Amino acid sequence: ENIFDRSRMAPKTPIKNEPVDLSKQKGCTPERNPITPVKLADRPQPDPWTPTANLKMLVSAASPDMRDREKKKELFRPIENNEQSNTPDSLQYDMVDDNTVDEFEKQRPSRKQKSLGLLCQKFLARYPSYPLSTEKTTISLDEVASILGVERRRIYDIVNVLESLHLVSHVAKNRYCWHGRHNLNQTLKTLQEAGELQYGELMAFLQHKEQDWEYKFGERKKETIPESQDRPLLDFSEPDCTSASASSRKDKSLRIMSQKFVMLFLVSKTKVVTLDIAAKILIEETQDTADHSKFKTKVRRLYDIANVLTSLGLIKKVHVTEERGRKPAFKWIGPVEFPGKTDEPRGHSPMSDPLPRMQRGACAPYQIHATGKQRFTRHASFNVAQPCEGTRRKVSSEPSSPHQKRQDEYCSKMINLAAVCRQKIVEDTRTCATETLNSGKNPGTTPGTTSPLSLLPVPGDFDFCVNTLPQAVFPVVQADVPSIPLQNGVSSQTLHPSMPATSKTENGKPTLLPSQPFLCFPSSSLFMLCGDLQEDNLRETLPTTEDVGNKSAEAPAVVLPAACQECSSHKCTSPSAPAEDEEPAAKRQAMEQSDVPLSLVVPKKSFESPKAESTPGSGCTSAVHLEGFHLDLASPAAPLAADKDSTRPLDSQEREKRLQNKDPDEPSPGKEHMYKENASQPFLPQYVYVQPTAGLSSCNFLFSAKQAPSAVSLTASQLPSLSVPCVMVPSAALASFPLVCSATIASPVSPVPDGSFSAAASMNFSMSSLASTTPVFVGTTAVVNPKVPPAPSVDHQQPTHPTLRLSPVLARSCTAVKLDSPMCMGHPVTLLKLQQPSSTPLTPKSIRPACHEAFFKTPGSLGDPLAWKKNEGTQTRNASSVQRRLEISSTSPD
DNA sequence: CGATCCCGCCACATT
DNA sequence: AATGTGGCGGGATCG
Repeated sequence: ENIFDRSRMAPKTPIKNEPVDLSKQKGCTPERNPITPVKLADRPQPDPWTPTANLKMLVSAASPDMRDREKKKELFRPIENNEQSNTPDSLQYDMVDDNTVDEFEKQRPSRKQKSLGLLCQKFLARYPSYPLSTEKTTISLDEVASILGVERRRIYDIVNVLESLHLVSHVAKNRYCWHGRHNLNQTLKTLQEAGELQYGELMAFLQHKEQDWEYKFGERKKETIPESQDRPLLDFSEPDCTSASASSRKDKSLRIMSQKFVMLFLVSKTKVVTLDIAAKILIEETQDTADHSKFKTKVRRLYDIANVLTSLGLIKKVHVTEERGRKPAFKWIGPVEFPGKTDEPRGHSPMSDPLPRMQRGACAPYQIHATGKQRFTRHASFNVAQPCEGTRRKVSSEPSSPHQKRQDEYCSKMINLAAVCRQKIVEDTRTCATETLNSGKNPGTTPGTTSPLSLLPVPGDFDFCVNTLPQAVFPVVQADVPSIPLQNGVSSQTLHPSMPATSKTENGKPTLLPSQPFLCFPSSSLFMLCGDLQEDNLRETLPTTEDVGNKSAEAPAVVLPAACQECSSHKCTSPSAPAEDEEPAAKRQAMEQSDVPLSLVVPKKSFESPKAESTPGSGCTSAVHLEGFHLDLASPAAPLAADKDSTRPLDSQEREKRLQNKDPDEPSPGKEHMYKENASQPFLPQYVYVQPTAGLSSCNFLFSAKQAPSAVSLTASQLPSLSVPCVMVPSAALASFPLVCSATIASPVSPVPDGSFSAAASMNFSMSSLASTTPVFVGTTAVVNPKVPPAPSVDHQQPTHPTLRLSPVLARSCTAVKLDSPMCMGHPVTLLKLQQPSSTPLTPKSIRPACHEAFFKTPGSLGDPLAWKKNEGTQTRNASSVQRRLEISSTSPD
């Protein structure tokens, strides 16, 4: 049509037209003149004539597209339009033609007029930036679309971005709730924190990996733009999904991308992010994929996002001149410092809050408290990893020099990787099972990714994760996977964030990455009681012993980010106040421990809590599941373990087998490993770590020495071999752990160590921190505990689901994801992630560390019988993390 | 010619 | 099945 018109026009003259003409002529725009549309008839008016046009007309009558357009023009570009049109057009003589033409033009405003940015401005103009809290404005997509004269699709683009920043929230079909910018700072802050965490980890990770990576984008590297690139990656996972189910679908990549994009800015020192860098980071796929096409697509999306952000006044377009030339980039012009949490009153506990809040997106303006629904829905929030300061490194803050640039590039790469990984992880989380499998194939694919789940922050994990998960989780895949780190990593990551970067995966060894401080633990079973220690120990040990066992969960918890031991200590330990104190001690211990190579390898068998194991189907892993998480993950864990182990694949395999078999009996050797520190006493953190072997997986735990005694004894019994000072705790113990913090522990776990645990727990963590979030868990955990102990045997039967367990504490931090992977086993698997609240200052961190995942294959593993199963099962899947938690807690009691 | 990015097909999700 | 959502990328337009 257009052409058509044009052609006409052209001949006639290029007149562009005046408004007047337009109006007149345009039939379209009836408003002005009603003139009839003669012209229309005559003219080829596009709109009118076309069927669509007619519709439009009609529509426009109500809410006219045409009008809108015109309005837009006028509104937005009144000036321009006028100028343009007038000037040039005016020249023309041909009135008529002009008219026609004009109309066209009007009708067809230039692209700019139709730009998303403009549209967004219009959109924003309709709502107050800071609406009264009292008034809740709801936005009807249809209505807005018609008013603005655009297709609804466009509105989605805008709203999705706004939603990512919590300016609006999706409340119902076609309805969004306008929150305005009240929460913006909070959101940004959260994103910043999340970004840092991620970034940090990533960085570490990436660095590590860099080599591996080839940059696909090689050229792009340059992106290096100033620092911006670096950072972040974030994961974000936002959640928001309003609907509980929300998470479903791919996750909206646009939302996630938007958050990530924002994170990049917030993380970046320069506040300038080039498009390519951002695109790279956002490309899930990793570099590998890097298809050009993908990259292109991402860039397109970024433009969409950038347009909206620009309209919000958060960024502006700039060009970065690099060596090579100028690259398009965006500069953050929004707020940079976020003083405390914003102001908002919210009282949530710091720990989890941030994310949640965001996610919640309640209608209420700031507050995000969500409405019930949303809360649930939200999945993971951002996971942030913790920020490790250490990690950050120089990355570059300033780009200018070439060196820097290089660094930047480097960073960017890393970032990308990290990002990729994360995404993968996320995805994994969701999809995990399947994905995993896939992952083998496609490393990066993550479509939308998103996992609602939390991520693990842990930096290093990737590798681990990768390996581990895949393997562990999905046996099938595993085989393939192992080799591929990234891919694996992705998946695995999802599971455990924590993993250290260590490369071990591939090797199978747990190696430590030089760069990374963290250790990876394969098995989920491990737990760290003490923050610090763990790391060191872990590293060393882990690899060895655990490999398997620890798995992600633990790792994360324990490990934390590679980069930061400190962090870890903070984080890890942090949870427990004591930890700090302990740290030193812990470290020592760790050292000591390290010596111990895994000391324990005990077969879990018996040890595993019978209960759990016993339960067949559930597999569950232990209590944990029950708890809250239910993480179906177990599998992941397992996989992880396995993978991780790359080193010990065997173990994993064994596990699996066992799982299947469930034999609790089997002592799988090795499965349990305890790390202990010698220290038993002091505070230290000794951990005992148990790895679950096959079914047992759930059982493993680490305990601190202190408490250990009792615990130990218990464990010991189970584990014969242990000589280690450490105590092993059954899953239950774990439960207690977390719980420990809270009181819960005590009771529940009774069997073993409760007391001990509790003691320990108390020692280690002060949990209070945990608390906020934790609380729930705790409860749960407690519940769990009981179960745990018992279930020693697993069933064969339900082999399927592996479950992870988290310590309660962890749980809180962690998110569990469940994977269903049909592929995998058919069992749903759940993964846990650890979140680290990085930001949260608090203790929580420590907690996080703690998390461990347990996975068990269903079969026998743990089984906790009942509860777990329940939880695990579907619920887990469905439920959002929050829900899960809730559920868990509820369930746990059982 | 590269940077932008509109447009809308189409898949997936939800109802 | 209808409808809501939103990924995605062709290809047009801008500069």
